[in-house]
Amino acid sequence: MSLYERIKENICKQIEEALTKAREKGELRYDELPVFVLEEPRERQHGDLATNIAMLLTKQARRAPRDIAGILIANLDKEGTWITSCEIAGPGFINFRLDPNWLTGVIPEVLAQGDQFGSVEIGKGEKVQVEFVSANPTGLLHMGNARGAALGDSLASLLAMAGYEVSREFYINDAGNQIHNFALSLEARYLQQLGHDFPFPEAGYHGEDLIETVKKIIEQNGDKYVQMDEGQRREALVRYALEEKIAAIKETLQDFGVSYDVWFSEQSLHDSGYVGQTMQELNKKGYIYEKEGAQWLRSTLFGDEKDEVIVRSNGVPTYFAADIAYHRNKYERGFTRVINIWGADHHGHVSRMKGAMQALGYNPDSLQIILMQLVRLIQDGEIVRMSKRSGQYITLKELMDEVGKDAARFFFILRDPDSTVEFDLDLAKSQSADNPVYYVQYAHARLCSILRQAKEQGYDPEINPEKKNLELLTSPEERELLKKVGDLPGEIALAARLMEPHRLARYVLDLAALFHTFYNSQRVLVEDEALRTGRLALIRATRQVLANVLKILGVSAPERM
RNA sequence: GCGCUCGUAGCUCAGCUGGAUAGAGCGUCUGACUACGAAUCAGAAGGUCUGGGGUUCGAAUCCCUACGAGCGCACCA
Repeated sequence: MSLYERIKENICKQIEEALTKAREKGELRYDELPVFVLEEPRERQHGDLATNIAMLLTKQARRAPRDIAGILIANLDKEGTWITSCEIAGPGFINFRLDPNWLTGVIPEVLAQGDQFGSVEIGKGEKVQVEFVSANPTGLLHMGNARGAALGDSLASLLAMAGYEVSREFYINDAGNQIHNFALSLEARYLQQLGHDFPFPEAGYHGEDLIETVKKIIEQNGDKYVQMDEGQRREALVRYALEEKIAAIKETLQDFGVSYDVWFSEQSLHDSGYVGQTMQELNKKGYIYEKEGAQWLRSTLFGDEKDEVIVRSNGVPTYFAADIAYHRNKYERGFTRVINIWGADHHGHVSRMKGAMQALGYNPDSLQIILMQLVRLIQDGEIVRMSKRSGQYITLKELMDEVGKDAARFFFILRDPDSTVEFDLDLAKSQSADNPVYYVQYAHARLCSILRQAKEQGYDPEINPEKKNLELLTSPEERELLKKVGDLPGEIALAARLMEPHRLARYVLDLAALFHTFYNSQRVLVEDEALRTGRLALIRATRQVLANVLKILGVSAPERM
């Protein structure tokens, strides 16, 4: 627990004790202590911390909130809480003012913990898996995948920082119908490239990249597949193309700063018989029935709108069947919490997937699915429909070439997954200079620059500050910055609990803003040694926190730019 | 038709699970580089939080409803 949290917790405890004391003395009556908030008020004039407890007690106590607040204050033991004054304000808030030195502990804590500052233990080592992107290996990664990648990777890092044992996983859809279509498309392109008149399949993949792949195949193996029977030909072409596509996806994600712990093949679930075994398990439990020659899962028992086909009448299991097996496998590997990041177009699958897990005896709440709205691409003022089949999409690679990895990641991670983001490609490049990521990175570079300057001027920026140095950091700008710096563990805990990494992007923007404001109002490298030492420590701590958060967000923290 | 997710400044978006006077960035306007990086800072203008009801001390936030947007509702994935 961080210093800031410890201080707040201590005050909460004193508030509770004051209320108990008041009740024992008969000044106040209530049965149950409501869950109350102790937080920093938006307006600085309202003090350092404020609580709403008095207003929450009105019903039980049958008294006016301001009266309750008065009773509470009269019974409050301020010893050891840093509280210097309390006042009743507005409808019944209690505002606390703290001894200005309550923040002096923040900097030593940051400096001592270094890149671990911000880590909290709410995860308690629980094994969590985050599956994200899992794009079809039939093409290149696009903008939607970029959003999923930024979100999933940051979420994984965030959870790790919050004390979970996290594994990142990519599920490769290398089986099923789409692979069949992929094979047909490859076959057609292959034969067409070799001059044969061959029709392109209706449901085929029109992407240009497919032609490139086929050209490479011809380069290496010539026309030797023309003579083969079509089954073998398709098999050979698909095997080559999949390998190439998956390698490309891996490389692109690597460039985007994302590396996975596990790449999991859907086909392997079929090959090992695990899909069939899982179907049997469901059958044994009585959740499967036959109708019109197909096997159906009674997903309506678990709140789904309709039952789902799980094995087609032709005997081929559906994608859903494989997905159930896959998720069952996740639990069998020991994950007690399984997080999936899906595009909003898959929201219909959420309840049935949870239902299937419930049918298998797992707690459906341990499967948590984060839906993200799709990315809308704007070009020439028009919305561009993105579709892999039609081959019309902007790839992640192109995106990185246009705006760079850091700007792209920050762009996505800044937004709540629920918001549909618009991405104007025409403005992408010109916007990139305005991208808020540079605001944060610039702050980091500036901080580094100050530390460099200090060294050049013969000062030791690594020197550990003493209490007397830190007590000199009293300006409003210094204090606001300090408070923000000390907030990180709380921010991490909250963001992890809500699974909302975008909070950290907001946090780091706020932090950078407070630093820039401080920078423009006060000088760090001053003559006064005591003050200089204190400020240099503040600079070091701020830089550390900035770097720690950027690391979670997968954005680099440059020393110069 | 049914379901899911949304609707906040001219634009792009936040808003700490119900708190005090709704906030940033971009754009517009006014100022600040002979001191540690001006990719910065200080200030101004800009709002019926889509409309309408309800819940209560208190609603952008919770409930109902209307309108609008996106996405789902295959023996595709």
